[in-house]
Amino acid sequence: MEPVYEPLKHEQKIYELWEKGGFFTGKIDKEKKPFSVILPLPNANDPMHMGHALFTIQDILCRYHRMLGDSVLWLPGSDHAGIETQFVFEKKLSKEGKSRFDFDRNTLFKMIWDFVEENREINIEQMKKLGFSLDWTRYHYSLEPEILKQIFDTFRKLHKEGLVYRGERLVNYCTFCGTAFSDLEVDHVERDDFLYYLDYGSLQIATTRPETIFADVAVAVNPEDKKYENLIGKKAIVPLINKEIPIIADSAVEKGFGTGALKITPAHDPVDFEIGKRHNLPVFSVIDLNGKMINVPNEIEGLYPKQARNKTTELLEKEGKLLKKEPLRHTVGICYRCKNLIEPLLMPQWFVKTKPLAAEAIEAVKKGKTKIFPPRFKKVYLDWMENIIDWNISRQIIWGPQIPAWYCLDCNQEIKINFLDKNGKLVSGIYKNLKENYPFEEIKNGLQSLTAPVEASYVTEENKSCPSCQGSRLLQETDTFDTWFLSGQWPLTTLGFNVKDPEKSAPDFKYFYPTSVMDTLWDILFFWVGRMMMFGLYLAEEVPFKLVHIHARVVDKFGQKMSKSKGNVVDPILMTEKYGADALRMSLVYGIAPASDIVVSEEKIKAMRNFANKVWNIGRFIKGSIDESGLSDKEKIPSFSKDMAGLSKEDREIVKDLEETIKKVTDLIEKYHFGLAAETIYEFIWHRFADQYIEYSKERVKNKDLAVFSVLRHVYLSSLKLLHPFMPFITESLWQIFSEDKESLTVSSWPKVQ
RNA sequence: GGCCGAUUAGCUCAGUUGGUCAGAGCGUCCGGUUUACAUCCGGAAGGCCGGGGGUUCGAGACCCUCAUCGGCCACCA
Repeated sequence: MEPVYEPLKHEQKIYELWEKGGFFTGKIDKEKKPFSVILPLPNANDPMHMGHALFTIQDILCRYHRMLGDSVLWLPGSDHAGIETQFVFEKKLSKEGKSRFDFDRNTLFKMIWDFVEENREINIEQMKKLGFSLDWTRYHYSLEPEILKQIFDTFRKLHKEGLVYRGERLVNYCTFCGTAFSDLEVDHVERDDFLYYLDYGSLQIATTRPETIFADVAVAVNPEDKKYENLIGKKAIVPLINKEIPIIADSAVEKGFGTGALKITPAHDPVDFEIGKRHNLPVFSVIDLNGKMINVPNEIEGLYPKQARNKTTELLEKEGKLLKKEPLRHTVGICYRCKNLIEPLLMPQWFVKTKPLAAEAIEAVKKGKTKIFPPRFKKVYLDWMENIIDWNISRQIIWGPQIPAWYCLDCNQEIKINFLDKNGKLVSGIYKNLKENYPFEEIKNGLQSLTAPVEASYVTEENKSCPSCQGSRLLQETDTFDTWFLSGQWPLTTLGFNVKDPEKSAPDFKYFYPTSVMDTLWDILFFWVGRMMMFGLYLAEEVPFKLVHIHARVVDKFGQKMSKSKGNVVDPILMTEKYGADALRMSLVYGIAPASDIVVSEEKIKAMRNFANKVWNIGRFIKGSIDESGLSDKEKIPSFSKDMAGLSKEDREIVKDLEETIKKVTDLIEKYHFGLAAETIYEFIWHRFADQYIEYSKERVKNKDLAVFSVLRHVYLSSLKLLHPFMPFITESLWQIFSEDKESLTVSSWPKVQ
């Protein structure tokens, strides 16, 4: 044994040993208790970061349960990660001076596919480096045909049961990403803007968005507002275009704010949209999907809203309609991905009715069928579920499964189409205007995107001909599913659930579902955990997991979340190469309170590396002593038992302390206090066993005292077992040297108190 | 506006149900090396556990309140 433990010399070999032994392959064994965990699927194009390294917690649980004798399955996979991946890919394209609009959707899809394939393998290798005991034989990728088939069936089931519908709504649209988002994907930031007071004839209004006055359809005041009592039902005049609009009363208007009169612009503001609906007001848009002004005075037409604002206020000022302008700090929605302003725009989208799904997800948690740890997150979960709104599942991106809906062009001639013609030139227009000049095949082959009117008819199965007109010119919806629509069904699809006929689900599903633990970061509690709960209960009538374990978030030394854009990412793989995977893993759990932030510091990783070395050297001492004594023949060193002859007071004490440690660590793991569990083992091995007992034992080792060798070996092997879930590589390396049972520490039994 | 965290040694943080809980790592200081480990061993300095009030025989730990920092949710034009 070398005097200093060198992780790089051992880790790869050890992982190969595990893989060769098939120890991580989940087995359906009716005699055993299943313990299953689904890995939160990393993005296929994402290099590993500290968040992935935190899968250590799941590995601890899996290894612990494997040693308890449960039938463990930890199922890995990776996600195509729709918008994330397309965003990264588009950045790459733009570096090459290209954009997505240079390609038809099929070509673009293939390009991204290849791009992702290059990175997918890397991810897998990295997780092996961290020692994760994942069942690679059950690895899944989110775009596998079988996974897609199931989610399409889910869509059809939802559709058939009236839980999915198309609706024309004000949606969160990012004109830079070119897609709508669900409300969860909108970030809110505080910004300094101005509140403009404008003359609307009979009254004055205050607005932060003067460029949208052209889309005004009313002015609303609070019904209780004495100031405006007499004006309700009268008219106001939109300046610049001198449009007459009604003055209405709505309690959503706050009396004290601005002038107390609110211009109603249903097409570009969510509150206004709701008010408009209540009063049956028309909806009129002045910003298009490219984020440019339309249906406005010539000077403003074609400008971006920001430019349009300046121009509009300039014109207003000239006409004396801009009364004053005061600074205002307010919150605005920005795209979580590109950080540009979100435009609420009116457009048809696909929605899932979430209320009925959420009702079951609420009840399941309330009844404790799924528990949430730490418990305080239960309230967060319930608050969200109880206030859930319909879920926009359509995205105007191409990287993802297309929604299985087909429109007949002959029945829906108003469909808007963007495509590349046979010369590669981008053509946009309404089908009825295009059909004279372009054959259907040309449109279909060069198709980039289509937008069907909200009332357009469609079918959800791919037919050769239209069921109503028998025509054969059908185009599939170009919107793709929100990534979470797919990953929300991950525990079902990866285990082989059959949506159409649950009875025909795979044996894996029947044995391993519901899974035992879902360990994840709180920031995807709604995105993912919530959706998995809804889908699991809706499709399989059973919760997807019995426990949601919310783990900590890794932050830098300033307490900031690590992200590529901030440039503060600490590379776990680099740390692994420098100090070993065990050291990194231990540093991520040691002394960490449940769900509190983890500050990663190289110092701490180094300290854990030192601990690994201590564990190694204890082994080196014991092995050296045994070899030197000439007792290496195991016949001569009796295996330990409490009533063996020659035990000293110190022997009995260390064994008693070992047993207390076993009890305590087991208890702490059961309660998910991994931080304390790690500390307890560390403390025992280093400061109790090494510093005290081993120092004491040296005298007796010299005298070749058989009992002391038994105790040393017994305490050491038990310690390796306790430490194994946390530091699997080094403990396995040592186990291979010391244990008579050479199979693997991975499948040895968790120590028990006699 | 609603909700949730955090505030403990110079730094970063533990302290699970109230009673050797005033701790760890790093840093600092003193001492130690003829072979398990200097990625080590022994020892030391350093905190009235954010302020105030309360419950209790007893409180970092429970309750109230205030302050500061951070986060989440929410339609303030």
